[in-house]
Amino acid sequence: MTTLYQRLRELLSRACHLGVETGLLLQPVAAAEIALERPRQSSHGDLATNLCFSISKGTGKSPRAVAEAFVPLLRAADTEGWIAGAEVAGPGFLNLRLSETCWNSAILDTLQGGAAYGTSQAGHGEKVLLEFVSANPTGPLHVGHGRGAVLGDALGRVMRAAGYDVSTEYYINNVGNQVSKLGESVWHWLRAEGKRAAALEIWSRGEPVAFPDGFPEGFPEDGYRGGYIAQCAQDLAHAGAFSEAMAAVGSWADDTAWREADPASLTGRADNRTITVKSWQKMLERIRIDLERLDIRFDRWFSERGLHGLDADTLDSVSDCARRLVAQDWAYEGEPAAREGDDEEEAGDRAIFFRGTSEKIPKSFRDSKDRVIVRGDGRPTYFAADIAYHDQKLARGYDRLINILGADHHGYVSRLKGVLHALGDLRAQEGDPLAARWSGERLEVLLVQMVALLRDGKPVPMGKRSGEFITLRDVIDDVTTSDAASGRDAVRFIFLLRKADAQLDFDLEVARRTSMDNPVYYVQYGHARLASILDRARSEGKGLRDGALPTGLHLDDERELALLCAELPETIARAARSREPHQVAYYLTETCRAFHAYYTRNKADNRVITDDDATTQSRLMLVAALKQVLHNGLTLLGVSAPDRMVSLQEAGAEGSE
RNA sequence: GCGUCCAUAGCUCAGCUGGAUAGAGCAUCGGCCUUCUAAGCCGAGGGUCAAGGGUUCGAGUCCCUUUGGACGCGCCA
Repeated sequence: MTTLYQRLRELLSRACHLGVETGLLLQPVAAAEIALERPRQSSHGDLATNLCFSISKGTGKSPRAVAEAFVPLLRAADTEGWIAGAEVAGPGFLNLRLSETCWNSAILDTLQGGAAYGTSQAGHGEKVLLEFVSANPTGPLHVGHGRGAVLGDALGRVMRAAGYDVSTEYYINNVGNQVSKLGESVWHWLRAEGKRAAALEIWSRGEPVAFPDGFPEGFPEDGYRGGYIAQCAQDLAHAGAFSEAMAAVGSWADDTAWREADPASLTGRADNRTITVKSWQKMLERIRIDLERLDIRFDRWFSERGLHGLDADTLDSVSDCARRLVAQDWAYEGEPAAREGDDEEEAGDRAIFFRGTSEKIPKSFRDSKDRVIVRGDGRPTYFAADIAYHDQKLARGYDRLINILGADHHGYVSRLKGVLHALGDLRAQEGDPLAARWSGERLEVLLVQMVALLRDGKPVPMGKRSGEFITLRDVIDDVTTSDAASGRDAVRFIFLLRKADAQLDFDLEVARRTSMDNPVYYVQYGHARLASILDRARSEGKGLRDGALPTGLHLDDERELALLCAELPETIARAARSREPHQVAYYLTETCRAFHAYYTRNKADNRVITDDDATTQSRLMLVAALKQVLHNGLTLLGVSAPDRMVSLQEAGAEGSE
């Protein structure tokens, strides 16, 4: 499907070809490279292009002179009459006034496109692996995770719409010290049934479980302290099959049972014990439920255990990668080179370090220090697993990897890119014909800044030490007003109103307020208003008919709105290219603003539904097109587009507190 | 100390590969509901784009320096 902007670019490109033929220009310009933008001032026309600045280079003429010579060529190329006026402005801008044909076709494009309107092939089917959230399954998601989740999900939707072949993935960190600690914490609660019951009682009242009073004896100082751990133990204790299996472990009374491998353990490692595995599975289940409440689902949940060969039918690719890195001198055993002569060498175990500081790594990906991949005791680090994971991502055939990480992980980015470079070199040395696929350039990392939780402008305290903090679930519950969708819509839209690298204030009070300062309602109200106009027309027997034409639109407002419809595909493609879903949110807000203004301004003497059939049909087409645009845009953001909204007064009467 | 990111209206933030007179919401002030949803609209005030220098036809946007803030520099994940 071609769009208005594409047709206009083609036209400008054709004019450039004429320019080459007549000797005005040196080279033609491809349609895709032509920038079109909507000027801020209406006196500058409907669309402007700075095309003449670039094509004048090398001609010896000024951009303005080229632009003046270009106008007649544009007229000649415009055999279909898209352009109503073209004038040169300033140092060489070309301001275009578009003909009625243009805005009519914008409306027809929208209605014909339907739910698919706005999609494009801008991404050329590039295979993208989008990894996000990937929170450790050691506790509930918090607001920061929620932001990354919403951003990643919306980005996936936007990029798919723009013609990228996107897969989404959640990497489950179910190996290592953190999950071991989780298992150990749960274990202590499992043993202390009486304490557990008391703690859950305290917890259910919303109070933090006091340490050490409410905690079982011997509970580790650095264990997970949240009340959810006691809850997890409770759930496991009541799961019949599990408690039977655990009975075989023997005594619950002392730590030896914990220290010795349980029957299901293959290696005796603490992160592979039944309690540990059951615990993180429980946590992950909760995470999955929370994400589904935000309408977020992943194409794949990728288990780190598989990389270590701990899941069924998996091999230990972490060790394999480490071995190969050592074999090609990308890793070495000993003290880190960067710290040579620093301290006296300890006569302890010798770890394996990755050469992240190697000169062979492009400077922008180079690390300041060589990092450990295998500890002195032989256990691989998180980094080692991540190496194997990203190696596998590229081996699976993705052209591009996008990771969304919390901004506090930014130090990790160049390290990971450096590794991908090393893997490319490694594979080249091994004679892999596809080695060029492995490169730091393939990886893009989006860093999401923190979320500051506020209530009525004041920061909400988060006691990280006590383990009691406001979870994502709490926040969704808190901002849910009418139906289940309202919480999701508010949370998603507010997160998407900021770009990733800006800090975000999330005010619970504003988010739950069903009033003007809550931006999500503004757009949804616009959609509902459009729907209600169409309903009204139908009920008056003046509904939109098939085959109607939008030729009865003559108001400036109407032209502006039609051209805004034409911008949706542009906006989606741009948001996808720059990985910034917030651009869609801003576009929707702006389009809504234009509609509300049109509606109110013309309420008195230019209503949509009139006695003149042609005008009514035309305006209904515009209304239907706008509704489609808002609907498609909101869907990309994962926000619902209601046809009706409960009025403020009704809601207020219902929810009198 | 080294590194990454950020700094735009009173507040929270947009500003598209560098483009024309820097925008929006909130807050403040003044208007608009007999008639398709007032969760709306119209208007007013509000700016040294942190500071200084550079690149060019043109800089909020790119480069350098300074200041201020966030974060990172584990055999944690």
